[in-house]
Amino acid sequence: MAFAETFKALSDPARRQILELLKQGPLSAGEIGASFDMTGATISYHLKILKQADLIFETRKKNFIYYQLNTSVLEEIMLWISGLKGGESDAEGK
Amino acid sequence: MAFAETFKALSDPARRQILELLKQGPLSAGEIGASFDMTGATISYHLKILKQADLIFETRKKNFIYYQLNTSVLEEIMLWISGLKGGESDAEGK
DNA sequence: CAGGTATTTAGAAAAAATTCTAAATACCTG
DNA sequence: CAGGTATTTAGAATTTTTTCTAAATACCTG
Repeated sequence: MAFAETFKALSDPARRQILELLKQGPLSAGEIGASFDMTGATISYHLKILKQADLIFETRKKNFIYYQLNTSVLEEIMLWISGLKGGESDAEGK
Repeated sequence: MAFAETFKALSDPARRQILELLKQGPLSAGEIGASFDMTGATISYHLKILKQADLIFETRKKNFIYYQLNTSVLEEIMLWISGLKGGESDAEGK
């Protein structure tokens, strides 16, 4: 279930910030790293988690790997949350 | 920002399942525990996390503590995710 | 091909999260 | 109040996550 992976991926502040950066458009790993006080290896680790969760995908151009948002998975998350809200079947207390 | 706490809280499968149970209506800690292969102490731990994240709230009745969903925080999460999808100049419309 | 830049992988250390048992607290009922 | 049930807290063990350094890989350009 990639669902669990997605929530896990979203649970880290750095990863959420990465997603926010990518909102503006594709960025290379190096460009992403420039916004953080972390080593490139750590950035790479976070990108891997996001990739596995299908929240981002990569495209290679010249000597760079550009990352960008994959919004389709966000749809699923929204649906789950929405279901939680909507599922009010009252039935009254016991 | 309770935001980070909310995502963390949602990142655990057991906690998400608890939320799904509560979708049907309020349940006591014991009733929730009955659905899991965990000790009551562990259930209590998860409930505490959910409570801190404002995803649930409790009401006491007789010798029981009933937990129920607090959907208002879900709204915020949805908004954040929605913002990610929509981009900066949200032209949502829905 | 050689050298250079970009990124990832490996392995280990540190930090955080999850779970348990045992004990404590809270509250109800008779 | 005493005894009982429901739940939480404390503390420790285990597992998972995050981070780093060092080394490896990948790919480009001249």
